[in-house]
Amino acid sequence: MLKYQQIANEIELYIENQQMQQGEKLPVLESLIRKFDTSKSTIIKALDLLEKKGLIFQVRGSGIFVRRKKRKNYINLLSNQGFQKDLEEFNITSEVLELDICKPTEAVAQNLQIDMNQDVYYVKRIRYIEEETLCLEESYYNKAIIPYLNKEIVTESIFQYIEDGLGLKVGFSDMYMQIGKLTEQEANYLKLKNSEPKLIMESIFYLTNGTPFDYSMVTYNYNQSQFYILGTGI
Amino acid sequence: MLKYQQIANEIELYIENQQMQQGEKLPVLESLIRKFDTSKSTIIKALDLLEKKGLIFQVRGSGIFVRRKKRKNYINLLSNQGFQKDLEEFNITSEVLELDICKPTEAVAQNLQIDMNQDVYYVKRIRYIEEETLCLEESYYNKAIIPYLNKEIVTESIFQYIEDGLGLKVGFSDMYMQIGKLTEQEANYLKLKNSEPKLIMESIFYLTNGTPFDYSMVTYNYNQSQFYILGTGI
DNA sequence: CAGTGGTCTAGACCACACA
DNA sequence: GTGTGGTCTAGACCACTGC
Repeated sequence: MLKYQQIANEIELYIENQQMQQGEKLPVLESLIRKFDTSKSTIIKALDLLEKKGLIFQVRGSGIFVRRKKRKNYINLLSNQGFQKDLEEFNITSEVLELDICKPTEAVAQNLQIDMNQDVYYVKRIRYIEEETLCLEESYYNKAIIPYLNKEIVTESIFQYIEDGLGLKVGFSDMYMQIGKLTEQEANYLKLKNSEPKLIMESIFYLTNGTPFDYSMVTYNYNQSQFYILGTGI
Repeated sequence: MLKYQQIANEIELYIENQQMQQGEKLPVLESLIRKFDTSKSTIIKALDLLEKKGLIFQVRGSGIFVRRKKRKNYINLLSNQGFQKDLEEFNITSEVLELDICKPTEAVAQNLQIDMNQDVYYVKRIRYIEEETLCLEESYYNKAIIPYLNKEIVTESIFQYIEDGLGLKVGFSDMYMQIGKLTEQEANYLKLKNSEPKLIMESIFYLTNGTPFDYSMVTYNYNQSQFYILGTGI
């Protein structure tokens, strides 16, 4: 592991262990440099990482302060880990409705940047939180990149398999959201009523080298879906 | 302006002018270093900025590539600029329904980290896009920080006034989203029907020094609201 | 004006991609 | 193996905050 990641982890642990609250000040740069026996740039890089994660904010001329989100049980829209981590206190399960190899539609082919005669995996799942429906998910995976999936993998965390099992690295993602009304079919799956509210999230996930491998459409149950974003200013 | 910001801007312009597409490769680091007559670290810092904005992605051992979102007319959830910039092709207007100085409720006081006897500005607006209702917004501003607002300021961009008029710097934000059904009153404001879908976005905006100055609740018209996030991996 | 964080540099060395 | 991006360092100098 890189030095600045290591340092970032240690500082994160420190904040956690000291139970530091929003606005509390961390040790000054100079003392962090001595403590971790490293250069200024490396410490700053570690702090930038924590700032990006929304754990601290840095104020020039003043200090480094803890930032602490207060609400629990919200899903982080910026995390590439899915919501497993945000909802780890809850029992999240998946019911696999379909798992097929097929040819992509034009929209899917375009989003995955492949030809329409290349194979894709199609996965349809319902995800539950504590026995309640959380969302209906339809995903397409580029089979040239994800050569094999089975029901077991797909019932557990697909992304974990991709990273740990296949040794691929997830890089970035494009996400598009909109609000609408459930169709009758969607309502059935989610055990809700026709034309009740829904949130649709379309995502395209890319490997670190920029290749898209997953295109997903997720329809959330409006009763269960709360999201947060820790903005850092652009 | 800082050198690395300047360089980032120039590279951004270059991408724009060359009409570079997703996946196209930028000049290699070495040539950027020579072109901008600067050090490696400074170029990398500029590129990191562009990566954070979702404009490029960097692949170690391979190159620097353009990333280009394809969909227009979606609102960027990570921008601190509001949606003026994303929807600049459209005519966005505001109707001010209320503008008062009052005492905060407990929830407002807590989010703004002030006492309940301190004054806040309360602003209620409807925002329109091309004559259609876009959202209903209720905002509270800490009067100790924003000492004066009038109808004219509030009809235009409040954030622009805060930055340019007052010389304050917006730092970061906490945002919370959920989906629900419109109340009758909300439906009237948005010219929709009772119990149709809504997206509620609660935001707390902080200055760079960590002081919260704005707490807002925005209810979006589900017909008009599309959002995007360019994730960069955390 | 002291304290603190940020920028910028030059260069050594490292890690990954791709042919 | 070559090309390319990334990490890390030591240090000079800069810019903002708050007493």
